[in-house]
Amino acid sequence: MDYKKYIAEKIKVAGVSADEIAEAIAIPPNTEMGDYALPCFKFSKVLRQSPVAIAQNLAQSIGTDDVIAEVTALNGYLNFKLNKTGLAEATLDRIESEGAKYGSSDIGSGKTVCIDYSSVNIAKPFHIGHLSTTVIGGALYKIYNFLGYKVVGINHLGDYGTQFGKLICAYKHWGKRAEVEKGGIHAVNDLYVRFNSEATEEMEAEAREYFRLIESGDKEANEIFEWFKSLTLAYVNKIYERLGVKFDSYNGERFYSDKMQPVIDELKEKGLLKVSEGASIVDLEPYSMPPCLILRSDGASLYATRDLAAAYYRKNTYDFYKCLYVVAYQQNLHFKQIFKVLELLGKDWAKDMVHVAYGMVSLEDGAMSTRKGKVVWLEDVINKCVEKAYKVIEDKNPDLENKRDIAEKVGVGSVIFGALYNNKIKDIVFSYDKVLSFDGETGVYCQYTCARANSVLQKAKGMQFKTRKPAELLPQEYEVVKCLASFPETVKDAAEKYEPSYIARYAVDLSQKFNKFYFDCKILTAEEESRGFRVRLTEATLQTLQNALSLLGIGVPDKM
RNA sequence: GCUUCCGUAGUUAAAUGGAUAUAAUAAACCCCUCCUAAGGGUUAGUUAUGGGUUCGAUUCCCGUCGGGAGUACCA
Repeated sequence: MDYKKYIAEKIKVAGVSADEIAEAIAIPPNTEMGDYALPCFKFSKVLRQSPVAIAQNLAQSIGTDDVIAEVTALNGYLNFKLNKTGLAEATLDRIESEGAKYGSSDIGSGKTVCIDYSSVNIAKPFHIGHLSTTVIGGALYKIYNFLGYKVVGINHLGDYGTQFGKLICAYKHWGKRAEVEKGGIHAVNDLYVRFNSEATEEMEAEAREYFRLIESGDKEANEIFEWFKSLTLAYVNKIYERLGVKFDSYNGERFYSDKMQPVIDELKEKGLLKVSEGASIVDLEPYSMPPCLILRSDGASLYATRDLAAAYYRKNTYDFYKCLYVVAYQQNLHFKQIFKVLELLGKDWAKDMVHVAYGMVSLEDGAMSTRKGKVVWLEDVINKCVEKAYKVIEDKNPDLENKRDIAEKVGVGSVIFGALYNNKIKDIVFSYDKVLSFDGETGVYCQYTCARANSVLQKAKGMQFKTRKPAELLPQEYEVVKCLASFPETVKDAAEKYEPSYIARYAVDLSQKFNKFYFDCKILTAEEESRGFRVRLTEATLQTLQNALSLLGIGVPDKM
């Protein structure tokens, strides 16, 4: 039920529509004031009355009913209190009947959303800089899916460019098949790092030739390349599995290397392509942007060219409602240019392209650099977190079964949660102290709350309750109820703003409210009248928390 | 230079233009005969700065200062 709309329908202000009123309805800073509030300042000009008087008049004219228990005027605000037990019953009923689907919706049915995320570079291991795109994209995938959209997850592989010529060159000079097979992706990366520090002029030339050979379909060069590619995918797929993310397409840059001509032709046809300093560009001066480079002076394509081809392909193949690019804000200009070029080409779907930008990750002593070998590998971070979780379990709960599985859930969950808790645009300075912290606003805190709720429910099994209906609600109980009721709205907001952090914040918020309730109100040892309801409230909290965390790719252990 | 993002307790962060700016963390102290102490409680602000719009600005606009990113043949 949409309470804002319900309230708006009851309020009559001359010359203001119910929709506008619903839009203006806000949530007061604390529950004692009310559950919803209408600020009346806006109406004072139209009605020629003071906001205080308007609120007072409206308060008297609006009657209470089953839903609205009380209407009061305060300082120019019209405050509404809902019928608490009514809200509690409706919310719990809904969670009980919808279960794992609570919070989902069908608003997206019939619409497809493409999400371009993670986008690994072939032959490079995953470092913590890749964590954000992977988990933000993975969460958006689940969130849109939950809202009924068909989602296409695209791993736009970085599998094109002269660095692959360099890699093959380095392998031919220094590499040994057995060593690479043993050392896997890290051995390949070592070759790349070595090339960047030791390559001679001749080797650079050789590398360019190898890249050309890959392009022209040379058998040996392609075999080595495909081998490196399969090593990379095998490596990252293990990480993807642990993080709970998946993809429907691995079409990367190479896939588009033969699909660019139509875009180039169309740019020419529409008179958008200009030759400048020997290169073919689209002039974006009128939009105060540097030109978008389409072809180099030697005729070769560029990043932008392939991205335009990819956009065409995705529109034709998936007919998307939206196409998201989960890529760091460093590429703001690139995407602004691409989207503008599509607009200039007359594609009305250019407006459906969204760059979901996020902040950079750096180390305490500065930026990371793969070429210099100054990196923190994601796999190491995950492993250390899982190890720490295991030690904590050994310490606190040594008799637990499946300690390894639980440590995996806790450790991995902690890494994901840490990456998703803040607004995505914020820069992050990586520190092990922070990721390994399991106190406060963390994924562990939410998981612990679930385990606690679960423990209560285990003990409640088989108990008989006089009633499961809510009676007069205590403030702590009501806070939990309100929070539970707001989950579906939170999921929609997260999708609309492309902000998984809204879900993470929600999970902490609900956990805090539940813990307060848990601490202040006894559940199993309460009086008979409230025991049944409190158990239901605990069930509903556990269910909702699980739903929220699973949207982030975080598993919930029964015990920990 | 130009474009763009950011600046909130010691630290890290929250807040569709609304009421008394919300948390966590660090430090100190209190709470396990009662559902897991990975928990709960007590102790912190001139929202960088100067203007503007507004009944009302952390939020929107302009300037200043400080920081990040990008800025033609890499991706």
